[in-house]
Amino acid sequence: MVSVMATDLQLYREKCSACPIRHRAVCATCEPDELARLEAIKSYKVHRAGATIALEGDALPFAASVVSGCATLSRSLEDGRRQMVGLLMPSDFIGRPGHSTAAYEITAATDVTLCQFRRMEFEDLLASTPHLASRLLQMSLDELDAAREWMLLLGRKTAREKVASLLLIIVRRASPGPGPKSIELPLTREAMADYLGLTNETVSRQLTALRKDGIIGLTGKRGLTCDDLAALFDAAGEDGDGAILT
Amino acid sequence: MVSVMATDLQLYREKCSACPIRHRAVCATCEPDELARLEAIKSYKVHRAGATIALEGDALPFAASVVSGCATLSRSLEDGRRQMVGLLMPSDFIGRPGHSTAAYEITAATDVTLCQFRRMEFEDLLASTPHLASRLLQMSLDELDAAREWMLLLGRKTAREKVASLLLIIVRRASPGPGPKSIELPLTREAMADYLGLTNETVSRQLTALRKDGIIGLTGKRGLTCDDLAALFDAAGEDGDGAILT
DNA sequence: CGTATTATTGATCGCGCTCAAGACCTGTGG
DNA sequence: CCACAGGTCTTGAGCGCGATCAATAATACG
Repeated sequence: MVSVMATDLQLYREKCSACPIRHRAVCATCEPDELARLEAIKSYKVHRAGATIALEGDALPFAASVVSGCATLSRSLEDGRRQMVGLLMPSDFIGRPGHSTAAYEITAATDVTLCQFRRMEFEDLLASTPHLASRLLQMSLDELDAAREWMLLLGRKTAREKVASLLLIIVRRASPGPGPKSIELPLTREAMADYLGLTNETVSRQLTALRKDGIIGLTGKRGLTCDDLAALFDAAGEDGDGAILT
Repeated sequence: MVSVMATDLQLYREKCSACPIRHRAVCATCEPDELARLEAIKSYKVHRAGATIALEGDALPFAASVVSGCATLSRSLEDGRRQMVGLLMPSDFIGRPGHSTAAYEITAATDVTLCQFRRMEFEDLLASTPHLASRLLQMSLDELDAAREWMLLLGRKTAREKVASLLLIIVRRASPGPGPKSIELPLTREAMADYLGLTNETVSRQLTALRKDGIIGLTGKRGLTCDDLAALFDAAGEDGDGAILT
């Protein structure tokens, strides 16, 4: 279930403590009084699947946490070649403290609910709330690690390994814990291709190859199942030794 | 001139104010009293070209700033495929606050001088010094932008564009400002290939192609000249409109 | 239904990889 | 001073993976 009910939003609006990402987002380590100050400057906004949230260089008057759904960050060359540079899932942060513009195009891959904070007030709060600043530093360093992991994929992995790696990331974030998985892919074939530095045709071919090898199941356009995560790890060119449970 | 004299090190050791990266490194925004506390936990260390500073997963008992020279961060797959994920030049920061181990292999590309801080003390200082924490956040966000820029290169640029882009980055960091450039490349062909997701043969071919096109000059193994940065921008698939001066 | 969008599958092409040989550069010892 | 060794770099020949171009199939939607 990707979307959030309007009635739920009413609930979160009043109390951050009821928020599904309360303990994972940028506010995770905030004390009750700090949370209250965040509540004062937040507002929820739903973006429909396919909508552009911001273009490269646009003024971005807010920072935000992804509450539900999936958004993407991407950069393009003048001739239209496009590379996705970030995949934003619930609890991920949007915005660059200290900058007033978006560095990347931000797009809603599915319907997305954001918890938006007015930019100036958020930065003031950041400066006066060490809990918030240190949490944001941790999250930024995690993003940096993820980006560098992706550089290894883009520079050195084969098409098959790339596709398997992306499926692993999506499956693990959408459905943590052990056991067989059955999820809805939040991305089109083309969005996957943009993330992997491939074409949509190649993504499609590798998906059917993985299916024919019995590693995954495909139902309809977006359905994905995987009974044996270890096999998917193997196809991704990683050994999931320490991560068997995830 | 990449290296730093031993007599210079004596000078910096006593006074951060004499340090060449004083106003660009993690300590850039520190007040005199904060600087004094950093001075108390710092020590300089020189690593020879080719030396391994840390392996992936090694305990890393320090954080550090690069004072002079060039170091690289890289990740590898089990079968040996290697991808460089960071290029560290003077003023860049090494270390992951909150983690005690290195996430990447750290290698000295040239002789490198580090200003090392003992990890635990540095983290204590980080927690009690907002100036230091906010500077580190800014630097981490800049690193994240650079990593994402590199993702675009790895996923979507041609070999020629990749090589030109790398030369641009090196030239601009080694010799800021306008005018003809003449520098020493800090990287071997193989290191460049690891950064660009190519082979050393392809890097070599593209370098000679750029030379034959009159865009760069190559002297000896490491010498590089470029009279027309705009032409190099063009070959890199970017328009250096706003960056003509750099 | 008809139309538009997205996904699959096929045929062919070309960029960058692989394998291999030779050139160049640096240091070492006779 | 030269001979030799070991590393780095360059250049060539051929191949294969993923891109490109194109046609068809599946799905969503008014």
